[in-house]
Amino acid sequence: MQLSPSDLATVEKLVATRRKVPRGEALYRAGDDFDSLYALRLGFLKSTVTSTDGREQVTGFHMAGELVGLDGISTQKHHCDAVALENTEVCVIPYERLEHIASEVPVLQTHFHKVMSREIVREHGVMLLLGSMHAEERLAAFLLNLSQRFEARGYSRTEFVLRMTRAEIGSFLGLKLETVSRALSRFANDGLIEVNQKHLRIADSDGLRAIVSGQTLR
Amino acid sequence: MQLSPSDLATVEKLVATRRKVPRGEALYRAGDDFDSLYALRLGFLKSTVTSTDGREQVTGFHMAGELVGLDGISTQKHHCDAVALENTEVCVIPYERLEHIASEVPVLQTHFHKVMSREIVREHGVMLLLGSMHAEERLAAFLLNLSQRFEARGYSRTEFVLRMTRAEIGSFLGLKLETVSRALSRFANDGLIEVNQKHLRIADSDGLRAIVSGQTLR
DNA sequence: CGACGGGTTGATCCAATTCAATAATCGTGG
DNA sequence: CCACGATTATTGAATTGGATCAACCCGTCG
Repeated sequence: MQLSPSDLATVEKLVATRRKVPRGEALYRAGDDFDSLYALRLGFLKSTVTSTDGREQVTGFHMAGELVGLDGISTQKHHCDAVALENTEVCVIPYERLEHIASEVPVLQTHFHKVMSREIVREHGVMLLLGSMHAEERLAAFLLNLSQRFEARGYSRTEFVLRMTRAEIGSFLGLKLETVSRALSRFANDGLIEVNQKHLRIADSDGLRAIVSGQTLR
Repeated sequence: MQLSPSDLATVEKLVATRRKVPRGEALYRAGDDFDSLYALRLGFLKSTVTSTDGREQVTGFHMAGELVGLDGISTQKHHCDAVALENTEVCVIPYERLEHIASEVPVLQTHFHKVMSREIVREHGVMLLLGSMHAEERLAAFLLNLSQRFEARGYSRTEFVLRMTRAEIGSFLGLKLETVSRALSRFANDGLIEVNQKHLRIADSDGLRAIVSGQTLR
């Protein structure tokens, strides 16, 4: 999606302010009034939904360049929590202003719609993962997804730091933390990865891909 | 996903054509070029994604009044299949025209954004269900969700027909069809529902709600 | 230092799957 | 219209993947 210089100038007007979110604190919480989207400048966030009876589910991890807060548009209230996994900085994009400018700059409108649609597609992928994959398949898919996103941002696709705990990975993948830990150990044993606490190196991404597609005789 | 009657009237102006989809046939398939959204006039659809290795996951069931096809916006290709579970009729909404009109009619633009956001929120709910609920909790939540949607359309919230098979329910809920069948039988035994093949009557919706929130000593 | 959060690993358990048999229902063509 | 093969659904028995319970390690921070 290309923006012309003049379009870019318009877009600049969107960003009102920046905001820092220290590790462990929330950018917003479920129930908060919605009035802005947030573009992640740097850092790492998780989104979580919590059911009435207190079960928490991580619905996504977000890194620099991604847009969060889309859940708030539907009812003008946020439906999930967005919590910083490390010190994080976001651009605040007032939503009313975005809608207004989008209606005048077609390319921006189109782009915005694509971003929302992409989020829907991403979630379909997560549903596929949660609904039909085994523990190790889920974890392998997760690692490959992280890898690909780091690469897209210019970082190493083979070596990176897991900003989230095993419990948070487990919540996202519908697994218990022990299962995540065991699967990581098994991958390491099989020479697919090297893990050292939060530091991770992918040694054999094809091997991980084979696991994702269930080509593993266990 | 819900359009009010007056919204529908506005949307009518957008509609180029109608299209009938016989039971079992696809409105679109993954990989098809995207150029339109579809408002369901009558009938019932399922959306499914299929992984490279052939696993299929039902990502949603759609009924009259709902909008489908949003997944196609991101890349201009559909990435899931939409298949009719019964003879179905849709309004075809050419997407370019929608974008154009939306930029001129703020209320429509806002509404469209809310519809997309609601889909994201809905999917968060499904992730919570898939990631952290047990079989019977999932099924109870599913039945209550259907019930509520039928009610919103003026049908009975206690008595309706399941248009999908047990296998399709299972796929959506991340369960096997036998598990779905067993859970239904158990609910029936416990006096929560009456089932007769595809016909279903909810006898105790509070009981189902209690199950959803895990207040069941099994 | 001691406590505490995060991680690993082992032993056991159980919910859901798998395998299997049977029944009910549907739809299609003679 | 009815018969018959093909789906779809139910139910039982055996199996198993991941959860649970528990012990222990490591690093960090007050």
